[in-house]
Amino acid sequence: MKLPKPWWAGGGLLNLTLLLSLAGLRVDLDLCVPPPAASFYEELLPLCPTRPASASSPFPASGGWGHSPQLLAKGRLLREVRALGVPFVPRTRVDAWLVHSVATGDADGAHELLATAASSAVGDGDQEAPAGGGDRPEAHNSPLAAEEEDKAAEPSAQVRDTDGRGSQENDILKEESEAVDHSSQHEEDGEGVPAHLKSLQPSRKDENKMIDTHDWEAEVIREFRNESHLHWSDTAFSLEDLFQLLSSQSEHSLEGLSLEDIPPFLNSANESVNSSEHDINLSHAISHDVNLHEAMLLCPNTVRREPTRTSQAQEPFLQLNSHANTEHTIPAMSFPPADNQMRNLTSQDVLYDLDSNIFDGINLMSLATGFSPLEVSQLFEEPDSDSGLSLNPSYTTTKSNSSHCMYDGAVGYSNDLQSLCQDLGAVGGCYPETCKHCYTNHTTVSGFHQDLKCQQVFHDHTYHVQPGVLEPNSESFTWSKKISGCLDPDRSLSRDEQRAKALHIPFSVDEIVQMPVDSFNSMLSRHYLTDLQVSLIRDIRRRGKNKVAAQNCRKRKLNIILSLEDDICNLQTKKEALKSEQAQCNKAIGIMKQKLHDLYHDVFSRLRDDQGRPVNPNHYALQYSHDGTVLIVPKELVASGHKKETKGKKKLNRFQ
DNA sequence: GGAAGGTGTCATAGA
DNA sequence: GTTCTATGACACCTT
Repeated sequence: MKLPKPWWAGGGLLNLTLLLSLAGLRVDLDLCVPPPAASFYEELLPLCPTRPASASSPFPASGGWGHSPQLLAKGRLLREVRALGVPFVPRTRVDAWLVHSVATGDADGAHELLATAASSAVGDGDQEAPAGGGDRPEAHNSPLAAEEEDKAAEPSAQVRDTDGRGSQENDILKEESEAVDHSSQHEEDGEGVPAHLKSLQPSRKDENKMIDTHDWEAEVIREFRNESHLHWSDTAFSLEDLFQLLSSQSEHSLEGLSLEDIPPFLNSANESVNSSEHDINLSHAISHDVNLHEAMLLCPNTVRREPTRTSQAQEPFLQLNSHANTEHTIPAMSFPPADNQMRNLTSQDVLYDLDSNIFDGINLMSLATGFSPLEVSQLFEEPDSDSGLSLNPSYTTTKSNSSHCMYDGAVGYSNDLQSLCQDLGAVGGCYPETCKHCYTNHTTVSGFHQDLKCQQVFHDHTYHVQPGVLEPNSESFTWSKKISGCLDPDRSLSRDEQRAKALHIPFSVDEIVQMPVDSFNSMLSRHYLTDLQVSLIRDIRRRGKNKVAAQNCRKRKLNIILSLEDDICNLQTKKEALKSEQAQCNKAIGIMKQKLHDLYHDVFSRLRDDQGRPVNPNHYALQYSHDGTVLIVPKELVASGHKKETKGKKKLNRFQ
């Protein structure tokens, strides 16, 4: 059963802690911030506005306040420190466990995180986490989700029932350990609740009432927060006041809390620490101060199988969006014996805060898991990056249960990608990369396994639901349509880009094509890629290079054609010029001939024979001798002389 | 609806 | 033997 998050479960304490840290003061949350005692909750209850006096109320009587502010605060601290860019070094076991659980996707830690996050999101999504909560309300309708919520609330109930943490702490831990040891049995029973805690758990009928009244309670809490924010200074200061103040400051993050505000509260906090009012076990707190490495070593089921790791890294995100399926995907939750306390601390509210930390903590994950930042970033960018595979609305609404791959909807090249789909189907579950990147929002329980199966094979990232389950005007439907609309630009992607996206190839097509061969080979060797991926990458490179070569070839051919055309033009121009020059030469020759003819007649007109008569130019010709003299020779002699010279030249040529 | 051009891809040859 | 480049041929798409 989902219970509303306490009003003080904000991030103000973390703001204070962070400020103190920035100011050079080291404040250990375990030491300075003891978990509120049960009396604290009892004191808070009367302050709440009117609320139903129902036995099913999720307020403390039913376990609603059983959320540790420590873990809430630390979870938020992770996020806030990361947001500020301040390296977060886990110092306490809580810190380390949180970092480890978030980072490693550990089956025990992360599953618990997600189980509680899912439950928490159901109740608080509309209060503080509107983002990503579009389909969360649907989990209300899931009986499995209700069971998960019940299970998530159990440890809190244990803590809640424990009045005081000093003397009874060992008993609590013992009970928790027993609860952990029998967790799998509880799940098999379908109850998920230890027998000695069943009395604390509301009945199934009451759950429905609680769901109905949940919104009202959320509103009450919200109003109560505001009220506490307004009147915090009117109350006597105590550690609870510190919580209250910081909770009211939580929405403002660090801007809302100045260093000037800290000293009195710090003093008060120290007083609270030093006082016995809260019965703080300092030695216990100190003993839990471990580092991250220890936390990882202390993690249960430290035997890590590679496939399990990938699936673990994947499942949180599956479950995070499929709130109702935690018990299906987490068959047996077990917790580290040394971290039994953590299990109590791991309420849905803690994980509600942490679900965002999961996504904010990519760097932490990359550090803790050994995954490369690229892999981690891919892990988180999947909802947007590869959702183009099958976000076709038609598929979303009509073919959600189909085990066939529906690439054609989003890709457009149906033939190629259907064949690709078949290839993927042939690969099937033995395709860790694709499974690792799976990110599916399953909204129904019945279709989860089936969809998961399809997801593992076809990497179906559709926000699909069963036909008829999703109302056309529901948020999921709208979200699906938004996603589909956002993916329209993907339709302009080339086939290779779509193929690369389909196979989750972590390189862009441009990189693959333009990369030098050495870098390309080293890239292939550095990354663990399947044969299918390598083959596709090589095909992409070959096709890309050939495409560029074809473009260059066509460009070159076009340039050659253009060049030849230019040559033709130039030759034609030259021809015209030569013709013009020839014409000019002919014209000059004609002029010269005319001048020679005129000169010839002028000379004969002045010549006289021996008898004083004019020489007829038709019978005589002028002949120039070698010595420069000019002789008037009859044309008959000139003609015979030319014949002799010609014969003589011919004879001479023969002898030569 | 057919023609023309553009583009991607494959097959092949050569460096 | 591998890779790259160039190019012809083909198919598909757009105009």
